[in-house]
Amino acid sequence: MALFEKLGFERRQCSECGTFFWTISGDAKLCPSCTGYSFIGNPPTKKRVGYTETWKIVEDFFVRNNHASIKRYPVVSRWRPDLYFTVASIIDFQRVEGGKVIFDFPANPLIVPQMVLRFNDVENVGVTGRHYTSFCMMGQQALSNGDGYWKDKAIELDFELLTKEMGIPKDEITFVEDVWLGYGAFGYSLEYYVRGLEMGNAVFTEFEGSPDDYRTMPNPVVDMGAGLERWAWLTNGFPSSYQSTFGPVYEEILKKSGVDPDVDALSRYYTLAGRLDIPETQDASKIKYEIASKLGMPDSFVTSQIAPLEGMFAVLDHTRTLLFAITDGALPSNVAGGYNLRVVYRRAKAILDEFGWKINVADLMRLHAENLREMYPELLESVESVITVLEVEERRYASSKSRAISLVEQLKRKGVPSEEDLIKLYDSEGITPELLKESGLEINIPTDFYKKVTARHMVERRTQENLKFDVSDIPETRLLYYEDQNLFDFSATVLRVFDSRWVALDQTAFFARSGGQEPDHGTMNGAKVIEAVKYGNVVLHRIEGEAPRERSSVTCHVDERRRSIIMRHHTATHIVNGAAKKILGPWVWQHSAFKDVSGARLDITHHSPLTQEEVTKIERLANEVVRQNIPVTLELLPRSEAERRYGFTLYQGGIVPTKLLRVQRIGDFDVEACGGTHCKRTGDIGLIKIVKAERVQDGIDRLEFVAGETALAFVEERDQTVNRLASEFATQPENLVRVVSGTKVSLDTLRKMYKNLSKRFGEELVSSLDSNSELLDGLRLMFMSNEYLDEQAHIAVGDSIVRVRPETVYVGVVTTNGRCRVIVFAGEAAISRGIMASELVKSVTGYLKGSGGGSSRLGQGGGDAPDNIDTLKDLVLKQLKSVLKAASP
RNA sequence: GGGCUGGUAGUUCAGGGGUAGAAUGCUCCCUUGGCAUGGGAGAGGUCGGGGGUUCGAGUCCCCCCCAGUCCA
Repeated sequence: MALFEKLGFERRQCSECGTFFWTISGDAKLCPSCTGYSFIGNPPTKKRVGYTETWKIVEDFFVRNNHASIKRYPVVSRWRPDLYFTVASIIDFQRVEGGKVIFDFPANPLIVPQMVLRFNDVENVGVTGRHYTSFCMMGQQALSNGDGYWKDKAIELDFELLTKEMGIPKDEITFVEDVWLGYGAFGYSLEYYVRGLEMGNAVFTEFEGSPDDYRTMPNPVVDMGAGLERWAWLTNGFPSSYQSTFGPVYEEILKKSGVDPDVDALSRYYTLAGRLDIPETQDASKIKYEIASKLGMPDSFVTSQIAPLEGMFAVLDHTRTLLFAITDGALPSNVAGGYNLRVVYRRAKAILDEFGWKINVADLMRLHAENLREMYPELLESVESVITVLEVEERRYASSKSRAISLVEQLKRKGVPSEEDLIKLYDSEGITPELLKESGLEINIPTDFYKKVTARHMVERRTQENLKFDVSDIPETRLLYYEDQNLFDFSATVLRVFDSRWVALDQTAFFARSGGQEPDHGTMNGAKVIEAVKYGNVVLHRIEGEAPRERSSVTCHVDERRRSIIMRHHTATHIVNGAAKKILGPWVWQHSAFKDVSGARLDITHHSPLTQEEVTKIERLANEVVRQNIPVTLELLPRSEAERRYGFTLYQGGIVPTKLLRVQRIGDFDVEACGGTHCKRTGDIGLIKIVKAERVQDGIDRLEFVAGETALAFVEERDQTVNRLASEFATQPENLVRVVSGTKVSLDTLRKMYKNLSKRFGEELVSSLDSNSELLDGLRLMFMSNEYLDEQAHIAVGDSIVRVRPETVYVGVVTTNGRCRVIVFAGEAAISRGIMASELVKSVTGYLKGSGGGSSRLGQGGGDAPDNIDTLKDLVLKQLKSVLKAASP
């Protein structure tokens, strides 16, 4: 490093951890991470610079030095299929192409104030003074080619920025050597520290692959990332970085909570707390007390000063994270990255509740947006939508909390839960052992409780299905459908045939499956083409029948009708997506989509299940757009240009792995990057009919719809169904609803009447018992088998008879479709004479090749229908007699 | 994306192959000058939907729907 030589930096090895570092400070023996903080209450700079101001200084400096200042990218990294959130500034400029990461810089060199989300350190937020779930990574990026620069220049710039612009003395800066490994690329790095605080990390990515097997990259990349929060912290020397980061928002929360911090004591505490790192240090609370006693503070200092401040800082951090994430289109949910947001929201709410602070999350959101208006003006526009989303989340939180409380109350009655119970309770109900303990249950929380829970979820990840054929030596297929959408007949040369049914051509007009659009069908030399898929840039056609020979020429025909139907569904998908966003809110994004001949479906991100009215409104707006007959235009734009012009809402359909984007525009209504085929004007669609709306998972609603002729066919079929139904009910379609609901009501009424009548019938029967039954040694047998009583009726009748006349044995038989059911009631007196209803049923149904059971009072069973009902009655009589005989002395 | 838990009266829940229950709320009657209360009677259920096993399914099995929850 030329700079080091020029300024007389020396390379030393840390006497504690062995790390190599560079310094011009004469006596330094320890590397900065082994020395601890020494700037709190005593910053190394003369000037004190606020959060936004610090960024202005950094930005001005780099712009003066020929860097382009780029607007931040969304924190939801839609352009990266392997990440939910943007975790570093360099992610902005990485694109995945053909399974490997490539760099795509909108300018060179550049600087970007990139908000970055990281949830692996949630536990440390508020505790260490420097951890965040979201922070601003100031990214200095350059390609080492003509416009950009490499190591020496990068470090020179950073050094100049720190010393001249920020006013940090030269001997306060220490560089630490390291190696940085990332997504398929790596290189050396220099981290720079000031008084124990890591200010930034400059990574020099120059090798592709892994350290065992690598190549030197043609254009190495300088990737310097520096935490804005730390820079502002350093110059102010506050106890923690949160004071400078949140500024007025912090002041406000302080005022409302009534907490009055002792700045001097806090400064001394946080100087040591910087080394707290919860995943690494097992019992954090113990260490906090140790720090306090080292400082000569009582334990109460931790509970009365530290705990509320830690909580406050976490609330500030978590709410700001939610503001950025939801602004950029993420929603709290129980899946994927959304779950991180739910956790963070609930943590913040729990902290506010714990300390009983009357602080409104919505107010905090507005304060954050106001505080950041200069750097991120977009937050002020989105903040009210964010609040709407969080109101829904708040209701969810409240109901699941009260659910948990009532479950805990039930548990208390059941005694002490086992460890297995504890894990299950947390896993399936979200009830933490801490909550159980608080509510007074005597339980032992296993030390590795959360590890055991996680272990339960260790499942092998399904490996992605490997592509079956190797197409690496086949040249890219020329896509004729992009050159002329109306080309349906073409000739081509066969380049390769796999498995004698997958054909690669030099060019094709068959649309290959991509972006959720199903492929074209047609013919190739007369043989059917039933599939077209992309293997990277090579299209393979699946042939049914005889495959052509390699190197031969083929004539192909594309099924024009199929194409045009799918095309309508595709354009309709863009319209429905645009309509949903306008009707529901800006948080609506396409989650995924599918367009086939039979219909299309669109999954959108939304906080609640769709109501019927919402669906109707979306459908109406969509059809209005159809009627307006807006031209659908295609623009081919370089990626950076497209992103600059239309923003990231372009990426509705997910990542588009090309340098040149195909941007499909429906006037001002909808703009999306899309590789599909589209109608010329919206009017070509004719009609859009939403067929179904369902909630597919938390945060995702699915709309299924049909367009054009498919929509017409759907409406016709519906109409026919309604007509058939109407004639079934002997009415007109317009009266159908009234007639059916009337029928339903009378059915319910009849059911009740029948039940009541059966009961009354039983009571009435008692008066005519003598003529309907047979006496048998003091007992009375009532044998009922007729077409008017069903099983339920026999139960009601039998029950009331036996109640009034306890000497009665009631036998009811129902016969339907060659099967029969037998119901037997035995009265009190009959039971005491030894009659068992269940036994009686068993003997009768045994005769009928069936079986039965029940209690002494009620027996039920069944079997085949009897040929002769009197035989059955005789059987019952015989059985009764034998029981009575056996019971008599 | 995956795992787990739950869906029974308006509400909160019990019941885990044999007549669908409790508490609360609701209606009516009694107690009172009125209210609180107390006593009594009653209404209220396609046991989330569909298939299967069984003589018989709220209960067991499979599929689906809905909700919750945890993990990556």
